[in-house]
Amino acid sequence: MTTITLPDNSTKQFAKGSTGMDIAMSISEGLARNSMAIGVNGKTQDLLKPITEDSHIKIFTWNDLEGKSTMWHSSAHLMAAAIESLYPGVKFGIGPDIENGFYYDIDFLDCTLGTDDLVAIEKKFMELASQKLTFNYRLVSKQEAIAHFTKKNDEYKLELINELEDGTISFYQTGDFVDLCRGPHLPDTSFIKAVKLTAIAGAYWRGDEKRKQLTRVYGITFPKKKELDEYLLLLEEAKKRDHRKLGKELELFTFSQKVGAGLPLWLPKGAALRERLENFLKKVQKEYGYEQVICPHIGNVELYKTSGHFQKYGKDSFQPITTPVEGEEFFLKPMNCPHHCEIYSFKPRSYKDLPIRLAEFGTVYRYEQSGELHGLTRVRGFTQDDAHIFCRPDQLLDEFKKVIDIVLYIFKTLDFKDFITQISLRDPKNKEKYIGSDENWEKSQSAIIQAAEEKGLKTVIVEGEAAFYGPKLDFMVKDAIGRKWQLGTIQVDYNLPERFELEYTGSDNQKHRPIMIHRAPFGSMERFVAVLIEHTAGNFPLWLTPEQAIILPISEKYAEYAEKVLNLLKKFDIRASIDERNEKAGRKIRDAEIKKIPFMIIVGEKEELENSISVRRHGEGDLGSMSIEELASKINNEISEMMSSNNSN
RNA sequence: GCCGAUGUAGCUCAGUUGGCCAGAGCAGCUGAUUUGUAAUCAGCUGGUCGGGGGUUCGAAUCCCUCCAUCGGCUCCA
Repeated sequence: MTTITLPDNSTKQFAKGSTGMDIAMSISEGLARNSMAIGVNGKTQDLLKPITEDSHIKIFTWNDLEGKSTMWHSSAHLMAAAIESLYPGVKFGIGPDIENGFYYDIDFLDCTLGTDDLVAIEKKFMELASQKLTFNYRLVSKQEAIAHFTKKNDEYKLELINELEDGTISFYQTGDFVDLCRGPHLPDTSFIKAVKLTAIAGAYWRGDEKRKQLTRVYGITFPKKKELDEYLLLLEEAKKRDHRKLGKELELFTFSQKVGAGLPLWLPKGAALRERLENFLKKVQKEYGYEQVICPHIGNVELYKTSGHFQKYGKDSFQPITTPVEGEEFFLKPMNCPHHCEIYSFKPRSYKDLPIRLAEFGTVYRYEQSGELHGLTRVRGFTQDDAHIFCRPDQLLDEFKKVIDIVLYIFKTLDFKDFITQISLRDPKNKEKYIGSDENWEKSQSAIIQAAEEKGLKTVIVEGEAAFYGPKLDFMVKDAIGRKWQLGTIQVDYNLPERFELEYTGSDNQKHRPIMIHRAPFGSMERFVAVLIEHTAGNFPLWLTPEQAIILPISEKYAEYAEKVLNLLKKFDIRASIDERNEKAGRKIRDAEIKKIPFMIIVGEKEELENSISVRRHGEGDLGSMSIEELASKINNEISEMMSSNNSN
């Protein structure tokens, strides 16, 4: 017998070799019907695998992440089976489950797969699913595995097998389809009741641009047809928050083919909103001892040779501008740090001067690959809310933590609750991709880890994501459809000070080298505004929104009173306008609601007589009658509440 | 840059297997109406059908090419 401990810590006895399915069955038949996998001592495995020793278990259904991933991983196999039967001879790469569904990378040889072909694959997929096929597990020797895929002429699987240890290699068979896989899988395919193949994309084998590009087919499956419909509806809803759509509708920004791809044009309302964000940050930075500087948009090629950026990115940048007579070369400024280094070194610095914090809303230009451009989140010309802190080694940790405070304060003020903090280190297996000594890398990496720890951040550490000159602490936020974007970033850099030979005189009267912190709490104005639009669905916080109130006169007879209301609101620093159109109130309200204007002020005969206003709030409805002063203090109180959300941690 | 898809008026979309001067709604303009919490009525304007080239008696529709956009891959100082 084996003792099985359930999640509630109750225990049950089972015959040795009982399966997860047996356990589920003993709890209830309904549970057994919905069980997809089982966690045994923390490891997810097949429900049908015998359990031979005393274990803690948890049964996974569709409601668990593990259940979903088992379902989706199994779906990847089933899709491969469907594709193999429709396209005999194709070769398979990898086919994992992902956050929302699964994909399989497939070499279709000479055949190209188009969107229309997906329907036929879906049909075949459901046909196979309804056959209640099982996923048969089999441990195979390395030799047998190699023989199988050699016969199939599948070099991708062979490459994977070569990296595996003999004795750990297993096959799963679903119908006629045999795949190299470590599982786990569903008991059978009848769990899958709905499928949608969502996209076709090219994906390089093993993520390597130099290797062959396979065809990646994305899909998602559900245990109920209704859930698929709900998922598709949710995607539709998310599209309504797309910053590209809202940016145009709310007249914040636009793009022009004539100006060029990836070069945003900020419209008056967008520019004003951005300016409010910049002023907000400037004010915070002033409190933290930053000083603003301003640099030109181009820099001599020598500047970037000194910084090392030329060697790293020169070929993949906008190519240099040359002077007609002297033939000097200038690059469009792709980053602000080299300029700021030169500002640092314009005069001798003392240890007493440090830290020096130089800030600039610096517009930079980077040649991003055409396929990478994406609304305001990935552009070729953008403005970083950049600053560089030059400090002594004994100040590093404290300075770094202060920057974390700024980022957290900004995220809090703008109600970004759901963010990820990532520590990006260099790839220890690929050190030649980075500049600088091992010693300096060790020092800066541990400084970041320590600062994040002391600030109590829950970080994920990712190797290989560092900048080429130093490690980073990044703040990532998701967009409407769940893509992660890096916003705030803080980086420790020992390299640039060395390359620019930056110095300060210590108390010992000796020359010392400062450490540099690069930081941008928003990341870039463009990306930040993009993510802000998607988070708020265009319903910006009151202090940021382009128009805080709109006055809607019932008819032209009340135009004069509307004007009076407007002037009074302006005295209270409230951004408002009058809808002077010859339209009915209902129409004006509708249009104001669509424009997402927070307050609608209706004025007619009654209001003029009483010297009052009728107020309606966007998305809420009628708030009734009040005085102009009441509304003004309501708005201004709400704003100061938002801004004062404690800046002292 | 690579794979797949899309591109018709300011916006959202029709446009049968190539066939009369390319359509609708909204927006805009003009007029009527003077209006009370999500669309008043009528008339009018507006498109070298993404650009260029080709096939054809004839192209928004078929082919080539370039550009832009969308979903991914790679990249992201």
